[in-house]
Amino acid sequence: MLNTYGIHRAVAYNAVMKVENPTSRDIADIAGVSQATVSRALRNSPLVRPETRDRIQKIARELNYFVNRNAAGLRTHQSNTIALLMFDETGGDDAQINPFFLSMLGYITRSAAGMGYDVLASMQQLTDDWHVEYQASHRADGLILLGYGDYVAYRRKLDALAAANTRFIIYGAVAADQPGLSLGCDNVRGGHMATAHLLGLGRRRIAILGDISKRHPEFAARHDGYVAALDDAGLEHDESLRIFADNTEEDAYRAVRAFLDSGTGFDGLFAVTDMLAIGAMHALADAGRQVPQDVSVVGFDDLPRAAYVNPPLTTIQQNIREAGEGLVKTIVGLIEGEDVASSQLEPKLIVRQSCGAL
Amino acid sequence: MLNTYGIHRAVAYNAVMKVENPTSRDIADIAGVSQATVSRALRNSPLVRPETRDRIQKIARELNYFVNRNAAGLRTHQSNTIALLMFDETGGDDAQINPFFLSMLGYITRSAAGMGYDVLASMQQLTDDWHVEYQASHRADGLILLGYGDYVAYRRKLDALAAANTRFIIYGAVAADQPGLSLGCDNVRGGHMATAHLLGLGRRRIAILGDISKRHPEFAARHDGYVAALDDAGLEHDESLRIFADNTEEDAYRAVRAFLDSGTGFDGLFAVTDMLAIGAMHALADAGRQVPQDVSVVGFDDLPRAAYVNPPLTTIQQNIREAGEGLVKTIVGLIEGEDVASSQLEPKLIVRQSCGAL
DNA sequence: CTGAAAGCGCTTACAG
DNA sequence: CTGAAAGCGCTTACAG
Repeated sequence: MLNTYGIHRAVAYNAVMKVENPTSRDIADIAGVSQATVSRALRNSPLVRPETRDRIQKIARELNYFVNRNAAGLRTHQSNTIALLMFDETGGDDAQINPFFLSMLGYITRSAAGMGYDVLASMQQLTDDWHVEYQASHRADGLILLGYGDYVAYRRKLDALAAANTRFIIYGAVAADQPGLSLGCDNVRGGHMATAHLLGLGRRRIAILGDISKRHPEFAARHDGYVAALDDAGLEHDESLRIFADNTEEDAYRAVRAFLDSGTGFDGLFAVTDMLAIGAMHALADAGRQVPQDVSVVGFDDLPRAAYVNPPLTTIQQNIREAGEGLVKTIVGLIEGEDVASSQLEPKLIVRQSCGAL
Repeated sequence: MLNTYGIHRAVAYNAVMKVENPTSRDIADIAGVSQATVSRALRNSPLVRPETRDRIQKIARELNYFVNRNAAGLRTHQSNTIALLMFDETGGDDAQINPFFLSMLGYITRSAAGMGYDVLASMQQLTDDWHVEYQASHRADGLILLGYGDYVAYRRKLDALAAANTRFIIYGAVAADQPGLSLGCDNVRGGHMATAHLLGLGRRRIAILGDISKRHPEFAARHDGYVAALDDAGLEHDESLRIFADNTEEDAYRAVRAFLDSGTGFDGLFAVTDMLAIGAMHALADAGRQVPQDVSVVGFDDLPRAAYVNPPLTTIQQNIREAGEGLVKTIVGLIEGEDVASSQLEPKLIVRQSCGAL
């Protein structure tokens, strides 16, 4: 009706009225400028005169106007969103993920927000059909993959991602021939630190717990560090001290009980994750072994829970803040065309009671 | 070049070629139908002949085509996305959130995915300027708010959300005059269960730990249940048994140490969250009091960590799976115009060693 | 410094 | 059952 005067939806020129779902067109009509100028002003373009810009931004604020991201994204082919794909090992309907990864979420969303990106979170199962879709559907500009997965099982998915030109970074293993970017802690060094610490406490028969096969390159690297530390101490590494377990507390419990039953003697245990260490400590306790008197235990990750188990767990800390921030910085760099590369973070030994040093 | 033949970007009619970033237009050209038909086919419209539909879907699959969400969203005014706003109490740069809420994430993303929605995750501080933007910018169709916040501090934000017609649901308090939808556990009942359990163990001087003021309606409700249980047992509730603490482990520790120093006698403690209970148990231990012999302790939440503290914590469990699924179901119902309402979940007593029942 | 115009890739009335 | 066309709300070359 009022469009007789070229005024669109708002009632009067220069009087800011409430508009239901304002568009840049509404702002333009009220400000008495073109819609293009509104768009420029809201993006702080140097092309628009400061006074004009301020007036427009003021009106936008008063109307509670926000740029329609769908429209902007359609135009620019960007979403300013990162998809965070976390996969769980449980495979069940548990929807649980390793708390280590969960605790990265805060740092990831914070630093993404700081760089102007939103984070789309989702849980994935290794069996799911996923990944390519996020970028192809323009929901995300890049992906962050999180979780201790079976590397062999999803290696093919990584290849598919790479083939589809998807930008992604994976936390954890930094395998040589692995497609895409990755960021992880120096697992070899971490394994070395854990083992050297046990050796320094006089432990000589140090078992290693976890799946150190190629299915878990991170754990394999921790094992490499373990072997190196034994070498440094002039000790053979005894393959009978390898205890295989899937990365769950339950499986660790079962495996360590069986190992104890086998009668193999040991005085130290390096569990390649805290989840495993916790299961192992329960197994040791239930079998009547004292930690750390009979067996010194060291884990890996420094889960929030690690300080609260009994006895508190000595472990190798992965810095989740650096990890979260590094993942975001790298993927955003990749999205924005900067020169980025895979990298490693320094692990840190956290000494608590489970090793016997305190 | 090849457009002479009306063929767009793809090389030959009926031969599926690799197209860089295929659009529905590309699919249409290859399938020899209009773009509109492709759109219908991909949405499984009954308007399109089944054979045509299947042919189109097959081509889309082969080309790795996915609907551009920005374009679809612009057209339909929907994003099929829920924003999950978690706010932390720490206020620091810690980017940490109560693990209770964090553990809901899996269930939220899973059930959202099941209903065709993505989840945009973000951390918020109560001081941040937020909220309205998500829906106004068409990034999300509705919000889920998570976190034990200071209710008074963000009540105004809830009003702003409501004023902007934002669809949202808040987990926790179901205060009478509160705007928007909410879902929480029955906190009065939970507080009653915790207290009645302590009474059943013969405890008579039961302290309550936490901020039970109006700033935390959830905690206030738990306190109401505590009072009701004492009433049921014919006991007065003694206000000298109220121990105020902010909802952190550290503050609980400090508060309980001070309370012990005051010399007020007590044989039971109901902490309104597990975080508080854990801090309290440390304070008790450090003061030489035995749990549960000297003081029986019950918490609230059933954090993942609760089973691992020493002694394992008896607590009131909030069902995070039901909570996560309920939040998603309700907000999606609201978005899709169904008749939805606030609701409450049943709390459950989890008996462990800290109360002395085992 | 500003405006008119094109176009991003969809969905969906409208017409057949 | 299918197509031609309009239009969602932006951004940005182009022209002035």
